[in-house]
Amino acid sequence: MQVKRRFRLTRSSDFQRVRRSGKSYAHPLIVLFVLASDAPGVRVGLAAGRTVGNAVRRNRAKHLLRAAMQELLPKILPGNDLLLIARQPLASASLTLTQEALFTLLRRARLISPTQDG
RNA sequence: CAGGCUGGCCGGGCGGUCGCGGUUCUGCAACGCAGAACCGAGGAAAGUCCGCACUCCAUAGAGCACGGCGCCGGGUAACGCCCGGGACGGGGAAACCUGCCGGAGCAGGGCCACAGAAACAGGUCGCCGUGAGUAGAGAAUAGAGAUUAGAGAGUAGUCUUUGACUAUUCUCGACUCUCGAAUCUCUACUCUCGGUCAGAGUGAAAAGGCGGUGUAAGAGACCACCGGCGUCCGCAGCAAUGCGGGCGGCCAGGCAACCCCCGCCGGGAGCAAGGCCAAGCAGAGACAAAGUCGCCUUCGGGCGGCGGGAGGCUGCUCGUCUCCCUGGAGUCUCGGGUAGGCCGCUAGAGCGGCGCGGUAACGCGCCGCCUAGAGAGAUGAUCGCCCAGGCAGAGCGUUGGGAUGAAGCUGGUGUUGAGCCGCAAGGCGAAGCAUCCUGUGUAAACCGACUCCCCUCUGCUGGACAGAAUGCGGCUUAUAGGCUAGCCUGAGGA
RNA sequence: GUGGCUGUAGCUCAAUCGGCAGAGCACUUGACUGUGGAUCAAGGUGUUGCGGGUUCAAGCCCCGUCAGCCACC
Repeated sequence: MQVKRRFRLTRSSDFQRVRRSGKSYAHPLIVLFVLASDAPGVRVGLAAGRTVGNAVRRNRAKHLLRAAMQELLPKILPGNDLLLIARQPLASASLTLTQEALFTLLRRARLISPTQDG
């Protein structure tokens, strides 16, 4: 895991809450849900459905998302719950492509400042 | 060297950087963080098709039902798995691969479309026999008729006049001919009763084949040979079975991956099993019965036997267990609450060596090793170098030609054909190519072919299928590429 | 982890006890019409998901496999 456990969403109810009440932002590779929370930090949940592929492809999609979040996590505004859903082409994408996609999504969600781009 | 078959094995490596899960240790104002060390997916982890372990249900019991399996022997904890062997098929030139195998000879039911007389033994045609009828033919007879030889009688005539002859009439009439009943024989047809399956162009399949004897016609009815079946004996083998011999009777179609019968195996559920802790909620409805006896008693009651009732043991019966028999308890149904933590949870039918036994699967002994345990679910990302391999090319090399004259050059021939002409068919035709031919030419002569294999080098490329979730043994499926052992076929060389 | 269903023509579905794989829509051609539609006539629909086996014969029976779907704890 590129993201420590304390920064993760683990409860099924949390997933449903973010998925149901949060705002969504879509990209061909990723779908992002955001919901403000009372927690001090940023919590991230990852999901890869059966449409992504077999177990290896699903794991790869999650690995890519975690690795991409690794650099961007400190720059995200705290007090938000994030849910990242992998789409089918993500399993065959590269890390740089995933990072670009995730960055544009976070910028559109105004969770990150464009000037903070490193 | 090429193609193929079978078995076994591997299925990238090293380093840097950023990260993840676990264990241990250390530190900390210390129950959660930080740091360090170590460990951290597979041959299929997959599909979930079998078999076990383990846990709960009763300590896992009996019978039926239901399901599975089915040549023989062995292996194993067990198996539908594996090894070895056998019978009968299928594929291949071979190495070899592959299917199937209890019972349809007496336990029984069912099915076998179409075609065919018939799909299993009955009926049909046909063949044959008995009897009856009809028709025809034949034989012989009774009988009838005709006629002749002949016999008798009458009449007339003549004469040779007790008679003869001629004519004629009547009666009888052998033989012959014709007709011919009953009877017998034969033939044909019809019917009755019976024998029979040799034959009946079908069909996937029709009561063993062939030859003979035999018979009214036929038939394993009988005989010889062959085939198959059963059984006995001998030999080989643990056995399935094989080989050889004797005997028996030819009653025996196929399908049990149709029901079924026989034998063997299987109790049910599954780690979300199951145990503990914490938290939380709301109850409602339905329901059976029968007591009695004994012992003890602190006189409230308790224990036990018999009897009754409810329920569990995943379909039924037995058996067994729990509870109850008037308590506000039990059982059942519906509803409500909780999806948190710990254990189970990884030392095992374990892995690696060596030795021994066994054809093998496998077993035994000794030594060594510790090897993932997550829980929205950890082993990844990226960079560099290397490596197996693939593709392309070159060198060396291999091979062929060469004082019977290489290369080069000139010409020929062949080939190819830019382009041009023509409506088209077609024609002309530059440059090029050629291990060809002619001439020229000459020696440290040189030239051509091939990169399949081996050696060296360069460039490009390059790693599949796929992720543990209680564990294990199998099966099946996916899988780039490679290593290795043995074998088969073909070609070449020595 | 467990249990079950489905796969047949381009699409939606049939096929009795194993015996010549069929219906509707769609498609093609022709007729009718000035043209099209409608109508009428004719026509082809096919590896029964795949691979084996049993049987004289398999969509159906048996085994294996692949894909899709559903349900339960």
